[in-house]
Amino acid sequence: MIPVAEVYRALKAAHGPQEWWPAEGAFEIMVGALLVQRTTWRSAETAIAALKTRGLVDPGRLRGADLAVIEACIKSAGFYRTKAARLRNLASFVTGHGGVGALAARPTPELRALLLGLDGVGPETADAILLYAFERRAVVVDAYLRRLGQRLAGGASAPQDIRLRAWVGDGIAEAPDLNEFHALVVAHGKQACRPEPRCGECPIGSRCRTGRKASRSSSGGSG
DNA sequence: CACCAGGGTGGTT
DNA sequence: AACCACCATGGT
Repeated sequence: MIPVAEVYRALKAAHGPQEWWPAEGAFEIMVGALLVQRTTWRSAETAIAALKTRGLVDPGRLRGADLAVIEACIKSAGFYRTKAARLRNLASFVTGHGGVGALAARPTPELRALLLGLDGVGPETADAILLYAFERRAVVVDAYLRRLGQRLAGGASAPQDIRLRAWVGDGIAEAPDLNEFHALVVAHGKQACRPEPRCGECPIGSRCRTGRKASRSSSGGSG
């Protein structure tokens, strides 16, 4: 498989700095990480803005907030009943562990285990929080990275998550670069892949085609 | 009308 | 381990 550093350089040259995570502070990033699940960042951002107007992007405030109020604020992000309960639980978790600062003092494996114990936090969200909120070395394995790996495998069976972790984690040393790499993979993956001429502008290579397959295309995309 | 968006959970096979 | 239904809104 092509070294991940080469892919990183190509994506960075093509797309430039992504400046993730667009948020103010670690707790806001955690809130955003839950809100953005299965929705667009735009919808999540609208929800965060509504929470902010009520001063709820704060563990102490959010923990004691009325569930119906939280639901009303975050409705735009979808799954609002589920997410409202998860957000309030997140706030209780943070205050219960002495605040963001106390959590930040914990070693990464321990912190990751704590995050995974939260309702609504799976591997992807946990690693995103570790990477963007706590600036730890973490590899975010999401649908975009899986598709990238599958296509770079070139017809072979899709790499498992653990393989993708090793490929990225062993090839990119610094947390800020892992940060940028993940954002670039998402940015690149969101681009529609033209069936003709085979993603000719793809910075990774002509066989890559990591973009979404163009809608209604007959010959492009998958592969 | 269908499909997708910066997933996770709980249940079934 | 793989697969499934469900959660729910907003944009194309």
